[in-house]
Amino acid sequence: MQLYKSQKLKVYNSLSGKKEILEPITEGAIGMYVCGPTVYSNVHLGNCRTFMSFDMIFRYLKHLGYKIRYVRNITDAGHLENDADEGEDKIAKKARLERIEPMEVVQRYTVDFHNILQKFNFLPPSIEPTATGHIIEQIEIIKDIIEKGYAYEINGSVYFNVPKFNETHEYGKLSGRKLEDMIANTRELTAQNEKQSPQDFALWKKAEPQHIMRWPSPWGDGFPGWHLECTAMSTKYLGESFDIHGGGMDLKFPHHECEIAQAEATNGVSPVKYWLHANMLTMNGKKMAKSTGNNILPDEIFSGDNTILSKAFSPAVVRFFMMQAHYTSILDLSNDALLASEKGYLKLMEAMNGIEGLSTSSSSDFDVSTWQQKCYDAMNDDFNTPTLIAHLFEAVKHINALKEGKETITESDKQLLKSTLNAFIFDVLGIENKNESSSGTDKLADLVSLLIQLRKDARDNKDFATSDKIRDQLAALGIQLKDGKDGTTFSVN
RNA sequence: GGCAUUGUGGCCGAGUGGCUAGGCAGAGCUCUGCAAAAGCUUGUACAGCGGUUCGAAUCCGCUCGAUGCCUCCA
Repeated sequence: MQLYKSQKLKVYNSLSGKKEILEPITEGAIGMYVCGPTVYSNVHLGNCRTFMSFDMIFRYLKHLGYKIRYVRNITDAGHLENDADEGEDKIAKKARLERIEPMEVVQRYTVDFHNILQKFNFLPPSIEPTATGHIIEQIEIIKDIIEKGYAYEINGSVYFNVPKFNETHEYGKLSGRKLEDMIANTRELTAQNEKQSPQDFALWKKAEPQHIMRWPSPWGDGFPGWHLECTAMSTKYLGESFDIHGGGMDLKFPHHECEIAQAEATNGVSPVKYWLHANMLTMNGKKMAKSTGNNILPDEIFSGDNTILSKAFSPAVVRFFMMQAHYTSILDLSNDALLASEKGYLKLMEAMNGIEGLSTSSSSDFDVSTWQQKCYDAMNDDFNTPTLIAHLFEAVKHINALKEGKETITESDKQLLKSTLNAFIFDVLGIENKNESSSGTDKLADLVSLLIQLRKDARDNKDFATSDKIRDQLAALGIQLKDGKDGTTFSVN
């Protein structure tokens, strides 16, 4: 199904500062690159939000029928602690501190990253390349940039010449900065710097003898600069010009700015048509930072093993919570907010579980196809998941009214309602229904049905002591009985 | 200090020149043996101060606050 032909999708392009209709370079196909994690410690929750936003975007583009290649890299080298000459590679530093091989650090935290993403029900990207797997490509690009006069070698390191580039190109166009202002506001660097200009950035860093991560190059042993890997990998897998580049807001400058500079210096063309930036996650109104303790790991939320939240929350609930905010807005995580999302999530899932059992009629009180288009309109407006979710709750109201027999629906509308909800909740938002299809659920259902029957017998005999005991003890186990017009149902919390 | 984003009812969070966001919490009602669940009803929110306009939460200016970047950071 090529839904994209009938659904006009608009995206907010950070480069233009406007919402633009998404028109892929090649019709029906999209190339998307997202800056992945530096695997030097456990992936943190804010990181997850960014990747989740792009997972949702990936899912929606797929849903619209685009043929999409989604590349999300793993940074396993080149990410420096700081920009001074003695700046140390993050991976190498961690390896040194823990006295293990750099690749052990990479392996450990790559596994952690994948593990967490899987819990959050992420779709794997089409390609997940690593920086260390593309050293040759990076060296080739550096050679090319030097040849074109936009980089210089000094003491075995190579730097990008920003002022030179700025003479013929516009450095800072993505982040709204001007080179002159940046020069005027440059802080004093403490160490002597071999860079010609403070704005210049490293393409290749010389490895001192004690450095453990090193590769041979025309400039001697060293390692690549961080900004370069994304240019190398995006160019290799998506071409010199591709459709969407995503990442966190904080990467806009300097990382993405440098990517543009590198690509334009080599290829002469702007590498990306649409720049998409996901906003930050705060906790209790403050930025999440390990240094202040205002930080929580995904697994600590899932297990409840933390001092910040009153209970454990499932990955599905956290995902639902994040989807209730627009990806370009700052989102604040708090105990109250998660509790509210959990209730909303359960309400939504309860409605989903009830659709199949709805009886149908010859007419519908609910205009399902109009509602369906409203859902698409929300998503087409720069992936407005909060508005989409508001529409989903509108459907929940109708489902509940249908359950009570207060409204009617035709069989075809019911099927449309069901398929649309399935598509948006499970396929697009990627929210899992944890009450469904886990092994043992059927037996549990049979068992609870038995207890419901016993309770009904007791109630019919006005033996309320027994009936209440069954109900209350089940409630204590997290199984809630719900008396409706057509008998009793239950839900598991 | 500079650049950028942002400030919505008790909480979270959409929207954007006139028309109900939504979820959670609260109150009342219906249903019920009692509950729960569900349904219905209910909130005159848009940081402050000015300005533009027939009309602004929505546009403009200023003030105050928050967040991000400016050094690695999703």
